[in-house]
Amino acid sequence: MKDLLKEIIVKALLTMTIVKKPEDIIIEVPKCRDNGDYSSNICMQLAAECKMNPRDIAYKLIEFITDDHVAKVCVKGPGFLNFYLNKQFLLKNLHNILISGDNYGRNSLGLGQKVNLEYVSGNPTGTLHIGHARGASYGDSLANILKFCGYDVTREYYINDSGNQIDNLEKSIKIRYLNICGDRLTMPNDGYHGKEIIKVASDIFTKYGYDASDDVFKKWGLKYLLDEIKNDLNNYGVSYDVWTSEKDLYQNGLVDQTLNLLIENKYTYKKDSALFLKTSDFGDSKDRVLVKSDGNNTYLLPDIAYHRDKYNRGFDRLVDVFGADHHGYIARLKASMTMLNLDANKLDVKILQMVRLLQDGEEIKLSKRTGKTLTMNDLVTEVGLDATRYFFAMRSLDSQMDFDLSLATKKSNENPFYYVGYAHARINSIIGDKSIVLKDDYVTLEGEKILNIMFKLYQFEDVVKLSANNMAPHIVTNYVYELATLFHSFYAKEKVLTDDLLATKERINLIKAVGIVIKNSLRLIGVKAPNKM
RNA sequence: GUCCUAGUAGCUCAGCUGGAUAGAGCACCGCCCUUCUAAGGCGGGAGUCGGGAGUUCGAAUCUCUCCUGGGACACCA
Repeated sequence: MKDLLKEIIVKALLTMTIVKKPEDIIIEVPKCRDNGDYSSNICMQLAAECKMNPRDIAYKLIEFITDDHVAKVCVKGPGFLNFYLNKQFLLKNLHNILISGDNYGRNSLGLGQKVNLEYVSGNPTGTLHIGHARGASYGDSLANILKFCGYDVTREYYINDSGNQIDNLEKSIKIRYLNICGDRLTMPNDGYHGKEIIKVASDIFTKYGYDASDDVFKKWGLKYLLDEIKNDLNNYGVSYDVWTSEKDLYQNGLVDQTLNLLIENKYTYKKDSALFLKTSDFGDSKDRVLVKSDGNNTYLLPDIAYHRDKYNRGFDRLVDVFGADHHGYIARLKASMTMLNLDANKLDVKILQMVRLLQDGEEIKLSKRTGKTLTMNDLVTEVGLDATRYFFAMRSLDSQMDFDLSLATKKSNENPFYYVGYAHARINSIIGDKSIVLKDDYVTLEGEKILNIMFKLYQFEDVVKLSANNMAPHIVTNYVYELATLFHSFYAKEKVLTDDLLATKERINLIKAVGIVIKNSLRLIGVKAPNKM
């Protein structure tokens, strides 16, 4: 609708010989519906340009605005144009919702652009924890939203199954194994202390007894931990299209290829017998090491190769979701892409802020080292999948979050998920097994509460688009919460099932539509709308 | 010290592509179940939008600066 209004204004402006593009015009939904369904500030912006009073421009302009969708246009305040939608149009949309069902809100904003979305990508050196859960919620929700908006989305997980931390994993497992065999070795500080490492070691002991050969530790560890990760993600409702292994990048020669390319392009130099990359030429704060003086690669090199590979797979856009502790990484990654003659602007890195864990208001320090963590699975068990997913989705990415365990374990109604879910359950309960009779014209749907609901329902598509453009799933949760509020308020004031058969029929259709939009909204963030509570 | 990110009601947070009287939830104080689910509704109190300056017809929103919290600044990943 916003786009349509923009066109209408552009056309009207033309008759006044003012040339503007649709994207120059701002349409917004006023906070208060007294000021119209939509409004534009265009006249105030034009005031200086035209050397005219904004209200005068506005009054002139509205003479040229005619459109079936718009019931009336008013000039208010210092020169706002306030648009009121035609009620017939909202009723037509209601019909549209009932017909479209699960597809209501789907649109073609993305024009089939190929987007690669990489998220979580936790190392296979331990169990996924609460931070990963936030990343998983975000990535999965964003993928759903982009898909819904007509993007061709590939969900990808990058497995760091090579390098230092994997050698470390191998050592850690071996130590645990030797412990089981009776050896009193202690785990070094930089080893992996998680319970899952002990589990792997004991599995190995069960299978091989005292005779495990040196090559089994890494192999078993990787397999076990990766399976566990996949399983946890699955339980979390998150799936992937592509799993890319770092080891494979080496085996396919992509790492060497990339290294040679960087050398050929003359972006490297030797210093202290290490190979440096001149990332500072392209905005990084200093140059980075690619190959260490001991001959091993740093993490950066295969990661550059990985991103190069993603570019070469023909994506229009790459999105990485990183934890806040990796933000320093963005500059060097983008710089590297530029060196490979790839367009760094296609790469978007979203940073998610830390999740702090609280217990009775006190912060609990988490550490992979000590094995003291709250896993993604623990969360689902304690809080419930839907409530967890909703909880993460409702926060904007760049706000740091506190997760209070004592609160969460109460399955507290402080989680707005219950409020939204309750609206859906209520609707479901009212409708029961009554059938929906589609109709072209509605005659009894009127009154402020009903109009507010119908207008809110209409906004859904714009909301989804806004959420996609900003890569911000929380816009959807905010919206669905507001919709639930309007519904609850309507429910408390007015009845759906009455003796008036016609009104009952029409109101059932109305709340059915509300149910559809709640369900669709929740589905985008990976949450099921409960039919009963 | 440099970079990123945040600072909005007692608490947790929306709002930030500049707009009309700054919003929710929780907490607190009142009402509302003989009526489709009270996990709900209605009303109330509660704010120097961290401080200061600037840009503008108009700033919580943009710019600069300072203060505070979190994170990052490896030949770790």
